Amino acid sequence: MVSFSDPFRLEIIDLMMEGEVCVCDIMKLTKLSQSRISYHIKILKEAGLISDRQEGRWVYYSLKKEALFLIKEWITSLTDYSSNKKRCCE
Amino acid sequence: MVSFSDPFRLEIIDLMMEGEVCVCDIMKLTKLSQSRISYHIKILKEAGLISDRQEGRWVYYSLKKEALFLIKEWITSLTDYSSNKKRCCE
DNA sequence: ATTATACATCAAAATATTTTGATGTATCAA
DNA sequence: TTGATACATCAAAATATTTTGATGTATAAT
Repeated sequence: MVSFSDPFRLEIIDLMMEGEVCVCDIMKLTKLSQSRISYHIKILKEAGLISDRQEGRWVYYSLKKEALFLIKEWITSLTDYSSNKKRCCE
Repeated sequence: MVSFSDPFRLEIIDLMMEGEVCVCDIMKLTKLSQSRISYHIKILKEAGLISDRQEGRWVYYSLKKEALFLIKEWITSLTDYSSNKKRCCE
């Protein structure tokens, strides 16, 4: 959840929406530097949000559906638990 | 989304799961200082994640379902758009 | 009126995150 | 086997966020 906290990371996540991308793809599409992208990729990977698959010199990254699903479940629990109880005074 | 990025904010959000809370509630439950809580509340409010309702000296905060729903939809779109296309070489 | 409570806001300090540029490693092509 | 490409990693600098403690405002109780 905390790994969603950077706008560039959100951008990278959005790029992964359409499928696998390598760092070089992200470079072309975003004009961010290579090390900068690798840094953000690392954060996303450590958060368990993406998985990687190496193929020769390239590493393809993609979103982990399970992780995203768990986040959705958490959000659902926030709203569903007990529908907006009102507090009564003091 | 970016407002989810602080562990204390997540804690506050979790407290709101059960319904409305005031700053004083959060103080009792978390041992965070008042100004610290107000600061995080402000971030959450600016992100449109919570709404407030004043009642005398107290301000009750609660989660905005619509906002949470939109986030869920975004996450859904990430996985559903085109189910994990594989990239083919170069 | 005075005091206490609940909360907001502010500036400075503390802390954490991000960016940059350099360097390292592995794979592949020539 | 040399050079190029794709990416990771690192330390230092830049930047952003968070915390603290003080002060301010509104409401309510005495």
